Amino acid sequence: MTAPAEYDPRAFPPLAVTVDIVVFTIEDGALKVAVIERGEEPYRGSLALPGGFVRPDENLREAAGRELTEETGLHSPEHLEQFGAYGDPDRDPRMRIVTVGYWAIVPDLPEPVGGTDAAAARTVPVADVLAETDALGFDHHEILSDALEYARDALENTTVATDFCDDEFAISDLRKVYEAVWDVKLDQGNFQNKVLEIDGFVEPTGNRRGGGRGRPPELFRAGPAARIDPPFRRPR
Amino acid sequence: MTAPAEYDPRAFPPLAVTVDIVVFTIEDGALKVAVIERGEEPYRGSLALPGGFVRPDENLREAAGRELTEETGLHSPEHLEQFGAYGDPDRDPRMRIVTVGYWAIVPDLPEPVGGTDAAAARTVPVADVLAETDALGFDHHEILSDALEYARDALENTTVATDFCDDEFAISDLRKVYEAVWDVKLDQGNFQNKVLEIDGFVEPTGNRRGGGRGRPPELFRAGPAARIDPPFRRPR
DNA sequence: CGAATAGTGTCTCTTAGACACTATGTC
DNA sequence: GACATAGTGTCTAAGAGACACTATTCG
Repeated sequence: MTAPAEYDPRAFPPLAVTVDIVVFTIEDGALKVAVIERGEEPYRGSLALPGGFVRPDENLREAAGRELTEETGLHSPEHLEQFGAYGDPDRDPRMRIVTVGYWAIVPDLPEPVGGTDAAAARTVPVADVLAETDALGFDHHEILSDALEYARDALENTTVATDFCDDEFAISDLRKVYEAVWDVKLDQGNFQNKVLEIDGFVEPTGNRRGGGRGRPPELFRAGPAARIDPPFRRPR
Repeated sequence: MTAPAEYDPRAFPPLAVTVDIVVFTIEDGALKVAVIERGEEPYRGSLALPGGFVRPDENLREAAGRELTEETGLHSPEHLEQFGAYGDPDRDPRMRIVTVGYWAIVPDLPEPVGGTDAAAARTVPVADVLAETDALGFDHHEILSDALEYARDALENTTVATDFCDDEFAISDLRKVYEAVWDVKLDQGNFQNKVLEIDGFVEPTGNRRGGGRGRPPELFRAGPAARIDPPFRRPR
């Protein structure tokens, strides 16, 4: 950026920068997002994405990880990726706030930790929240929508889907991740073939998982590959 | 975001939000970017991306369009797309500044307009700037690099390439856009077939362009389609 | 004419996806 | 046995890209 003629930020009204985090997880085969219930105005009683102010000594990503931990009790997940900035003048009725959106994946969300903001944290199905335009306060509907789009793209081009799974998982677990995030039904056989053909996507552990209803599946762990090339295209 | 225990932004040190704009254009078959020469510290004499403070009454995109006009004399282009936010605490030595990056495409960059900051604006080849890590001040090397990546993806999935061209253009003009942005050589025949097969990418004007060395090409204009599906994949 | 660029067609290889079939567990 | 899920294979259609060939201009 360039230096304006007069370089005095105090000439501008107070302005804050926050981060908002869209934490995705999968429960019962459905894609869910972590939200907090707002106890104060504005939007009291509404849901909102976890987030908060960026502190002077931390960068944006660090702020996102810290806020996430404070509000959901999670340790900062591996995948915490920025997807956009939002700065409409009136997006927060209290003051001018520019927020930077991050999205994250966790296999399981721990029980809320008492004594912190996290007490009010829970997960809700993404589909439900997006179906209703004002289920979320502020412009969080748009932010969630953008994050979902971003996550869907990520599943096409990267191996992040394994982050939704436990350390050891069956191919069908992975398929359910894709089905939940993309909101589609995938062919079981084709999916299996494709995943196994992609180099470094998953690695066999040699274990099987019993106790289920059908043939016990072989278990895999995440492989070293980060990107899927050619992309695993989402059906249109 | 949530409301912290004490909601007082003045508790935090001054913080500013700016926008930086990466304006791509193509000259002599090479991808170039608009930069300004810095006349003041820090980074005096270095190059930097155009940009500036977000004003209280405008949103981020508006700020980007305004700064672009002020510093390059361009009217705000059709494609002005956000690609990331940058907020490391020390990314600007003067104070804490969070900046939001936008990228834009223009067919031709007008001559700099005197009397404004634009007097110092010019274009430089992207390849040259990226080859040298400190040709740009601040973290603008990283920002430019991210913008380029973003633009490359955009060419795969959208029809923005037509925005680099004049109102009427030959298929080979469009091919040169892809070649410049992707830094590859594309097969002439295959490119032609492909573009014409994609519904709504280009529309015939009925005109031809004479005066060149070979067979005069038919001229087209941008079609109504915004996305290319399936994507036009970049060779790897 | 030859060089240069535009436009069209052909062939092959790869991939996506529909779908059939086999394997192995529970009830 | 029926049923459910896992794992493998086969076929077809579509797309990518190498490449040949024709068309049309200029010098």
